[in-house]
Amino acid sequence: MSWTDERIEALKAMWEAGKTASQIADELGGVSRNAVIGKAHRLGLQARPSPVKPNEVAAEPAAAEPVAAAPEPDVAPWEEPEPDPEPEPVRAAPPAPAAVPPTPEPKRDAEPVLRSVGPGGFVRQAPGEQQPPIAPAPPRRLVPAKPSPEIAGKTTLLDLNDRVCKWPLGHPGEPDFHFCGEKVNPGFPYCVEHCGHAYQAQMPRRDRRPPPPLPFGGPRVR
DNA sequence: CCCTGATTCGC
DNA sequence: GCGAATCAGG
Repeated sequence: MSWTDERIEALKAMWEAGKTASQIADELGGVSRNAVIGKAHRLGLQARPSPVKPNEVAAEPAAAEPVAAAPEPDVAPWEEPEPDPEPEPVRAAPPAPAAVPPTPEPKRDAEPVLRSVGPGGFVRQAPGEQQPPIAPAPPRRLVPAKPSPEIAGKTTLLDLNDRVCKWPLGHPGEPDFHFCGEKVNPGFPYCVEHCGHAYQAQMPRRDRRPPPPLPFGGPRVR
């Protein structure tokens, strides 16, 4: 079997629809799942979560700010916060904000702290002693709000077609979640602007810097 | 083991 | 360009 236009079209459609390579291979028939994946890559579509692709852990030692680290609300990788100069979804998987467990306890030796009790029975705090760091509440809103007027005039999932930009704005499940909806950059699932975010030049692998040797704080490669 | 997608490399 | 072989995480 060869890759006719129809078959390529079908492949694209199913790939973007989230079908797995195996499913696509089945439905197309006459090709292996490897063939499908290979073709998909050659076609340039490959923005999909891979089990094997680690999601770029920003494991900066972060030795700075000892305790004051703000839990960073919820900013999905694909979202475009107004003030942020660079959302850069790059080629990362949308649904992977990598929830970091709170673990507030600033490692302090279990050294018994001596307190004195004041006249009224109040416990006196040592000057430097902070009250228990409030556990950051889970920021994610997992359950969708009811459908609402916010969405009016917006491009919803149901409005998606081959001609509009599929760049998501906001968080899935939230009432105002929608898609860009601009006219697409022909041949791409996104408009010109979002193509600029989605597709960024990659250097040949062999020229790329392997991450391991970075001691810390290395330049964020993106 | 099964699944997944990514990558490599001879054709 | 193609896809089997291989890799590697879930």
